[in-house]
Amino acid sequence: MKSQLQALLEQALASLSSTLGREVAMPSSVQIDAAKDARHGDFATNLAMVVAKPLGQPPRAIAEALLKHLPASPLIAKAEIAGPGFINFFLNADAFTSLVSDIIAAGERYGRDDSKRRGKVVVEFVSANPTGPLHVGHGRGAAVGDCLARLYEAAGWDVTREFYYNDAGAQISNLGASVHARIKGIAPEEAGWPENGYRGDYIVDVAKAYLAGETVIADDREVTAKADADDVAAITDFAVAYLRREQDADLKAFGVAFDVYSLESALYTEGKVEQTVAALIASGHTFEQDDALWLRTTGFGDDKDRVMRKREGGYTYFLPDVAYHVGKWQRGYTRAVNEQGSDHHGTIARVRAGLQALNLGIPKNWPSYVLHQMVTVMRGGEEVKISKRAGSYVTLRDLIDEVGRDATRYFLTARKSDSHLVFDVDLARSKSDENPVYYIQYAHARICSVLRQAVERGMPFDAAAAGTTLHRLTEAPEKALLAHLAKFPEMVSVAAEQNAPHSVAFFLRDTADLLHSYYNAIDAAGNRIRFLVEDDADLTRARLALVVATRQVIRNGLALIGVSAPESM
RNA sequence: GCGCCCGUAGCUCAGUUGGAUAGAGCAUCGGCCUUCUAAGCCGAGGGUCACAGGUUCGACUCCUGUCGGGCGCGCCA
Repeated sequence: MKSQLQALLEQALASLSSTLGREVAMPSSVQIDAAKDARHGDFATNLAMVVAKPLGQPPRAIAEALLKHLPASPLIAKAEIAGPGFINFFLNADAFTSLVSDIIAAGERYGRDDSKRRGKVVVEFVSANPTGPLHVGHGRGAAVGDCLARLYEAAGWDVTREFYYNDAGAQISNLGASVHARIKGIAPEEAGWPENGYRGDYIVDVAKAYLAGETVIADDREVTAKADADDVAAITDFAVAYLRREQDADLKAFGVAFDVYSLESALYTEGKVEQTVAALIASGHTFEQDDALWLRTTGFGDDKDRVMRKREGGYTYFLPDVAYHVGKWQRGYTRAVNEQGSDHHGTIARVRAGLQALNLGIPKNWPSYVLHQMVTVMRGGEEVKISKRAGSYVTLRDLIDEVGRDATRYFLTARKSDSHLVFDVDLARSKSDENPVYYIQYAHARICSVLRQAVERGMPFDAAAAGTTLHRLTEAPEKALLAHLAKFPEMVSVAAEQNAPHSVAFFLRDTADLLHSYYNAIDAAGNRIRFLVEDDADLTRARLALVVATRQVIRNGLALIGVSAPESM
């Protein structure tokens, strides 16, 4: 509908501007929006105000002239000028009612563009090092990143979900040392416990499994324990696989899966780090100082220059980061999204600077970043800080076990990612109207219930027969619902474009709201609206078609955030 | 000290690249179940959009400054 209006307005503007003798193209800042207020019709545009200046006339005069040049269309019932120069469009009813058939016919494809014509995008998220169970912050990253991936898929992108981690650095040595200590029977606080060792109970589990000679199979590796209590390298190798497997299990329980696992160590073994160093030196942007090799990142927007090769000869993590992103670029991702905790925001400028220094034609703002703020878990009005298993933090598994996957995913995606999130466990667990997850799922279940009733009463829904009855949808709550369902495709594309998964949660909330209101509504004559009207088969068909379309939109929306759509509650 | 993010109703939060009278939910108060799930609906109260300037037809939105909170500022990742 919006695109049709836009085409009509473009014709009107072209016609008007040629009449006035001034060529004015359709500015990109023009808005054609669903009106917030019913008195403003169905759609409103600010076109006249935007082109008033270049056309040299007052907005309202331009608006009048535009309406005179507007081609006739079956879509538009009426157009009015209002306020400072808005043009309000009132659409013909069948413009909306035909949407019901469209949604039912499209099914799970409604709102989706599966063409992959937008190009290739890689969404990197979670990227936790295998040193312990995933915490709630990783959970937020998993929920937001996976939802972003689903949104990009729905918006017409070819999506790769990627997980990048380090299996060879100082943190991993520390992991190996911690498991080794536990194997030797040393507990934290005791003599011989490694400095900054990992103290959680899970280290004990790793130690036991290692001594038992277990074989662990993670998504991206398989290791059989050597059970040699003194082989620290074998212990470390096993511990990494064990914790990767544990993370995989948590992610699987959360409904998140990855296409690609990338290893920092592979960048070294495949020579990518050395190649990147050589290319940076060749670029002329490096210099030596204090026995170290530096990159002049300040030439590309960073606030200080960065060391690439340390005095002792090793590379800083910054270098594999750059090499890794060069690899992403070379794999053909015109768009790359990195979902990370906001505590890593300091790395953005230097990674981009490194990529710019290489002069590979990579855009300045590539890759793009979605940073999430911290999560505070509350229970009984108090902050929860530890879990038994991990010791020092609340795990994703704790949340899933306590409140379920659906509520966890919903609550972790329902906030704008750059604002601090308070996760209220009591609210997420409550099966009442306080809980938005249940509110939305209930709307879906309610529709299913109505359809079951329809079968019981001998008037089962028939999509084919419903098409010609849709003109019967004339009540106010029906129009409101229709107008809302029409916005779903645009919501999907905008949410993807703006990296804003929380929009989906809010859209679903509104959808459920309208459905529940419809369910309880009173018609223009003052009677309670029923979906199943015993003596009016056509009206019943029309209303069932509308709720079936609504159910489809709720399903499609819930699928975007990875939350189930139950048939009954 | 410098950089990034945040500050909107008692609480938790939206606000679509500057648009019409700033919106939801929860909480509070008042109504609605003999009939499709009351896990629901309807209504009411509740705001100097942190503060002060600026830009313009128009600012919660953009710019500058101030205050408050979070994070970062390592030859750690």
